[in-house]
Amino acid sequence: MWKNRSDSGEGKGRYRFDLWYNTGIIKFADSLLKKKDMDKHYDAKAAEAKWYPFWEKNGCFHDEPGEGTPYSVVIPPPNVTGILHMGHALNQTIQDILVRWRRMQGRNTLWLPGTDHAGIATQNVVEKTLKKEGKRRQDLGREAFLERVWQWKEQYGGTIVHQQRMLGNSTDWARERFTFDEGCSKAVVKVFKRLFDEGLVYKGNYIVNWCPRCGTALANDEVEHEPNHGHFWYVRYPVVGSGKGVAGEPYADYVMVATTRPETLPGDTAVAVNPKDERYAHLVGKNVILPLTGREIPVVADDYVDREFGTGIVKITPAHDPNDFLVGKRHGLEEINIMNGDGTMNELAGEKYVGMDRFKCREAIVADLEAGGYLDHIEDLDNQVGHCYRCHEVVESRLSKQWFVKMKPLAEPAIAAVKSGEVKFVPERWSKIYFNWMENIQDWCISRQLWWGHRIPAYYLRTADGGIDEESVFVAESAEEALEMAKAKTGNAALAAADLVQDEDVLDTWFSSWLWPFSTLGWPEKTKDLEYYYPTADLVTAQDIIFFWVARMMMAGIHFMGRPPFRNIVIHGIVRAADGSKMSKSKGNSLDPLELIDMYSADALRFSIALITSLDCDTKVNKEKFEIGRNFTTKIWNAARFLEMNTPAEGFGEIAGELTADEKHILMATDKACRRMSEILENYRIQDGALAVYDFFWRQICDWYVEYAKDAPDRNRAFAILRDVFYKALRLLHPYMPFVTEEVAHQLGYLKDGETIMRQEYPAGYSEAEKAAWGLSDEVYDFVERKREAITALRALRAEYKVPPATFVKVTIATGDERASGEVESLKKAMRAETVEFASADSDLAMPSKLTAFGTVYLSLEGLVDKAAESKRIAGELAKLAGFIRSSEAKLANKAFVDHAPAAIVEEARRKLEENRAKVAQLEKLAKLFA
RNA sequence: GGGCUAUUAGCUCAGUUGGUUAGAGCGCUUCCUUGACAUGGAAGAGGUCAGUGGUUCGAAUCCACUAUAGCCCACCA
Repeated sequence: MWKNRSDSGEGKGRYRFDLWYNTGIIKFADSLLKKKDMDKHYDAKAAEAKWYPFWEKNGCFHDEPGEGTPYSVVIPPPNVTGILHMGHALNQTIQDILVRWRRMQGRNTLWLPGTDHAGIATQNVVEKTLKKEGKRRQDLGREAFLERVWQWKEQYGGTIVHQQRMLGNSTDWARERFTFDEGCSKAVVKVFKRLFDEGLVYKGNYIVNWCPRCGTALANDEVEHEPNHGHFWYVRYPVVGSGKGVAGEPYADYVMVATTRPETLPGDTAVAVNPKDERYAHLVGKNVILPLTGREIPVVADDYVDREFGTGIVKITPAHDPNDFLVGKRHGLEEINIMNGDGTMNELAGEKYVGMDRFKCREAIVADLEAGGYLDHIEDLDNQVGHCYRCHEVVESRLSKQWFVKMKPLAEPAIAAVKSGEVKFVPERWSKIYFNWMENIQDWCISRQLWWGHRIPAYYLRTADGGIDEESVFVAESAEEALEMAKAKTGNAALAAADLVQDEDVLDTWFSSWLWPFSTLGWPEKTKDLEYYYPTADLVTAQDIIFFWVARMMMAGIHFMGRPPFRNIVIHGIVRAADGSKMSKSKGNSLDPLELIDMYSADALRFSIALITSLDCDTKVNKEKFEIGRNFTTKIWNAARFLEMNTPAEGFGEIAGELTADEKHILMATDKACRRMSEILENYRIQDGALAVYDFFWRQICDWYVEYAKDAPDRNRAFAILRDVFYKALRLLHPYMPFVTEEVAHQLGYLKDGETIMRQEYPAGYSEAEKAAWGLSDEVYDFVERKREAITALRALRAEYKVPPATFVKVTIATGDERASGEVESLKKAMRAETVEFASADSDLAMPSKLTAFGTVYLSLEGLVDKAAESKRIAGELAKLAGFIRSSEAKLANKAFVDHAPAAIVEEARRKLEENRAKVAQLEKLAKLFA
């Protein structure tokens, strides 16, 4: 990094300095002055490597159940297969800021980490590695395969957990959980049994989304719809009794069916028209001939059919389309399943097509329809096709037996909890989306035809022929319990374990995640953790899992614990690439948080992401944005070095004596910053907090007070104050930038070895007693702010008149503020003035001037001015002011404004008007001078 | 089709119940390096707050419509 400077041709001065430095002369002098040099450059990697293990080993992230209101948060568990991405970085930075802040406030705090076993995702990963060995999971068998997955988990599953530490997360690793660990599994089984006993879990023949590649059912949310350029095949179905129907002939009487999925034709068991459709009313009740099969199927009338779309006639395939399935149910139609689980056609599809892949079969059937004269024409059609969210295979609708949870009874109290305000969404608007989904909730298909996951605790009796008796199902917490139940039910005491077969399927991953806020705390055991830390305070997550996860946790929490699992649901945006698209590895537009940490430091990543992220919308990021945090870290380090260099061995002692205005000002600024930060964080305004603390540290402390302190009348006191203020600032910053603040706090000796800033009090501002003792007030704060304005005005004058910084100038200030006279020395310094004199507020000195709230600042130039340019500038400024004065006068002349607006606003307007009138008067005089 | 959000400086975004002459960071222009920091400092240019209408003494802010962009849900046989 530092090498780059010489590349850019900059830094000549530094070279000179370094040469000097290296002669040893300075080094010698320095060694006399300094006792403990801070390194010139902040070594973020060293600090991270030092402090994270220190915190973790010393239990800094860990509290035991105790007194008072705890602050508990559970992390949204990332997939165990996952690697850290920017979404995690954002999500966890927000949580860590909140958690560190609350902890410093003295709250008993728990941030519980863990990972999700991620059924399909993990199984796919392991199956891929098997594939490289030329094996399938079936070759290993269930037991051996699961053994492989566990091995994989032990070996690679810790990746993300390690990566989270790089971010600086203050998660309580002693309480780390896994959705498939013993405790969570116990909770899953208990919940399944209880819901079954309550009649809320049932097994049903349903049309489900089926991924032929993964070989499992998918929940509705696991299907991603994507635009597809497809076709619409227009097919003639001859009407029975029309005397036609011989292949190769055009049919006089037929119905024209338009379909996007001709391969499902052998599964058709009806065609449907809209009951209000007069064009086809005469057909209802008649039969048509299903092409290629010769089978006769009825024409039914159903509201589902859209008269406007296609031909207004739909082929009904109950086993292969969710809508057709419902139509079939309404009309008592036969369900013909023509496909195997792997997407190939079965014997019901017809002899010719057996074993064909579904898309091959589509081609074959289209060809046969054409050959048979059934195909009328083909149109292009853009539609949406569902894809598996995991492997991206086109999803098939398939009829099968699956387990479901009845959601309506669970959803109602979860809706009520948000309606009543017991649980709040932040920002509030997300509650609308939550209601919208919850009020239209569908039953949840929870069975998955996988091996990696919680196996469904349902047991069936084995039949004599070795099959299973689906009717005799026993849901139990263990095989032993199921056996007892079976014995009791059948009256057959001779039943043995071998007579029972456990359901082959496993549960949806979310069936364990929805218990996360309490299963991780020990439920169903009545643990101290559960009693103390449940319900959690805040849940922080992105919008994309409100339905998958948040809504379901609400339902489970209320149902099983009797209380919602959290009080606030904080929803943040999604991190997007610079062009606004979603980050994805395949597009190559993603940023790797670990790379950013390596390049800029964890603190830089955290601070930058907090600064650029608003809860309200998505965030576009690019690498450059992280320079903000990196630069800020450097600034903090350098300011700390400055303070350290100026700290004598014996310290500064108490802040005593009459404080100067600038000293009061920084103390007030600190007080304001402390109060503001707490208010901001109470309202989850992470971004505002970052801005506020950045502004306080950089603008107030570094740009202003440090410059003052360099030449303060009482240096010792000025630095004593700086030292106090600096430590408060470090603590305000700590939740955002944990590493640099810890390192600096130790370097500056605020903390002894073995202590941590993590556990120091979050500054709340100065007490009234302190403020009174030091003479702090808003007035003195404002006074210095105005003084700064005056200095800025003078600097602007210097720039305008091209007075080099090295030139000492004569300044006169026309001001009515009596306190100004006490500031001569600091004004001289800041203005680089030879003399600073005061004149009465209304005096007219006719020199280049700027009017500020402090007074009019005059710069004596002794004739070195480009008159023409200045004259032009003044004319422009006068025009601008005239406009403002006109509108101001109109405003104040308006009785309605004076009557209705708050007094302070009116007063402010008057003041501004007067001020600008004075400015105009000054400018007019100046204009004459330059004319 | 149903719902939600956004549109403010060249770029990325703040702007908390309507109330100073609309702000920040980056970028740009000019100037400044011998002592905390050039990953810095000082000064500056740059905006009809998407458009139209309405409510109000007063609108970036509230309402309606329009345009554009994006997201979610459902459906597309």
